[in-house]
Amino acid sequence: MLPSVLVSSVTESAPGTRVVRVLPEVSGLDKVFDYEVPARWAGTVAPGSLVRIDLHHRRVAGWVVDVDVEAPPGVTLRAVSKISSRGPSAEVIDLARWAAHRWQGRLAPLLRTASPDRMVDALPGMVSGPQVLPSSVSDEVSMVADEALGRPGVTLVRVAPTTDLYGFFEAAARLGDAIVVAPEVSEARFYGARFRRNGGRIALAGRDWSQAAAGGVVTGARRAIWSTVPNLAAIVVLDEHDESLQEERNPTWHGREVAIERATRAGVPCVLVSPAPSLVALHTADRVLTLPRAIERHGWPPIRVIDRRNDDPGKGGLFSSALVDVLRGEGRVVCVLNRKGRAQMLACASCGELIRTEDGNHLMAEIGGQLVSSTTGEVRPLLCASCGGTKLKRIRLGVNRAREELEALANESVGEITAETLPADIERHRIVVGTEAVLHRVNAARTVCFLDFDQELHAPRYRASEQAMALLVRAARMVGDRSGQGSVLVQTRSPDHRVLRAAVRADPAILSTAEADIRQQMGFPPFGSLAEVSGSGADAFLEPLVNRLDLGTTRVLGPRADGRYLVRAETPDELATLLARLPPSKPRARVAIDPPRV
DNA sequence: CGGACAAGCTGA
DNA sequence: CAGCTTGTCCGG
Repeated sequence: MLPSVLVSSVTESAPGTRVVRVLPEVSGLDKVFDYEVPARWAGTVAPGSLVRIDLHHRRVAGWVVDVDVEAPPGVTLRAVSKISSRGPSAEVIDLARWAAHRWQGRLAPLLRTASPDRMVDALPGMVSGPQVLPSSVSDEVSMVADEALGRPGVTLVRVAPTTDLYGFFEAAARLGDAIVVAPEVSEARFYGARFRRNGGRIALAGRDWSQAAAGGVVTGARRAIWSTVPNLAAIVVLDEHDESLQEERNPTWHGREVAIERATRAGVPCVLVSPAPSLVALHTADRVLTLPRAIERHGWPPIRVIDRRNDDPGKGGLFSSALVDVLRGEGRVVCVLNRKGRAQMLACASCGELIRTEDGNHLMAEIGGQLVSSTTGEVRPLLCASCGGTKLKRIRLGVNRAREELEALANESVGEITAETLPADIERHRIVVGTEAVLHRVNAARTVCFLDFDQELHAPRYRASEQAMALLVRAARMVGDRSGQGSVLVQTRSPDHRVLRAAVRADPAILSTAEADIRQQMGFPPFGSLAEVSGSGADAFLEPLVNRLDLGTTRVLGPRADGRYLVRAETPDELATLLARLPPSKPRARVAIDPPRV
């Protein structure tokens, strides 16, 4: 330790004094400030270090984002008042800068995600490097995982919903320090525990931050992609189609996209795994691997599609005779009814067909005595487009009513599941009903029934089909593969919909092929990038873009009834650069890049 | 974000 | 014109 006199004289200007650039953790402030580091800490600061600084009469936390910088002339620097913790590596900080631009958000929330939950002052001993565990999975999965991880670039692996994905952990670990992202922590925990039991070294992102930073495999939900690891060798994203990989607050970063960028920067393999690959993944991947066809097919349960047009022409009831059989049969039954959609649905009372626009793509509602499509603006009298019938029925029924009717049909008590239902209450009933939350709350069932799948198939969102397919994947997991007795029952008035054809045949390509055409025509992702601009400042913010003829393929769509706009550009980078150049409006506009629900 | 400071409003 | 509210600016 130096005598204090010497320390204070050194702090003034001499060699050993470092100047660092700090991003304060203050929401609403996206600016960096320079600080001196007292000589006694000069060896401790590094990019990513969490520090405390005095800023504008406040002591706040912040991240060192650059070291040994030259302070702008004419400012007197204050000293960093504390070094609190280790934080994201320089590699991760650079990645976060990229993401802040890509999703037009602030850097601080990304660095928060990349930082440890609790302060970390020293790392445990380094254990970076490959891990070889005795293989404990089927040959097919093991082989495809090894092949996928065998070379750099982006590889998409199409599996079945019930495929055991543990082999990807083993294959990634054999390469060295690896990140495996899962859509939910519970899934990461499940595989992680198994990996650890088999003698592997694995950390849970966030909680085991320092262990991850010391080397080995790190897993977790989407935030795992921001893990600091010593020598990144591979990245795997499980269920890349899953929406929970995207952050819902701004910046709305997507774990899959961050994974691709990070792996590309590091020159390591990026493997995307899914039973229902997203169009984005299909579009981005350098190659696609599949399981042997028989194995993929076996990994999907039977999907029974009940055509409500024959069964219940126009009555608007929710219960087919097939459903009644299921209710009166054996085993656990989970019924899904999405009542969130506020849009009323109409069906023809004579032929049972849903009331849709001429092209059949959008649902219509009755407004002021005529049929109107809120999406296309198409208007026509109260007429069925397929049979000309004039008698229309309203189809809607809440979960609570559905529960009562199910009880009457099944002759036993039926549980209603909401986000707040306790696990013990779920177990009390053989039959349960709820919104799509039940697919997250219940682990296993003999039968999953979608009481009204049209709500999902025809939701007014450009990704409705992919989202509906994701629900079928979840349901398939709950009921298990073809070796058991489980099945998924889907009640619909659109039995030939591409989503259902794909699921019934256990062939997701049927959906992706049809869907890609539609997306390409609309110029929507992955054939373009979208920003949703909302808030009271939206008009002012986009004002410079309207009526401009030099925008090329860039389009400003809107405003819609709720005042929101969509901005469409050819690539994410083009979109981000365009929006970044617009001057901020007085009431700030809210910008969400590629939001999942538009 | 949140404090500092300035300009605007009120009441005796 | 003190005392309070509202608005704009800026931080190293």
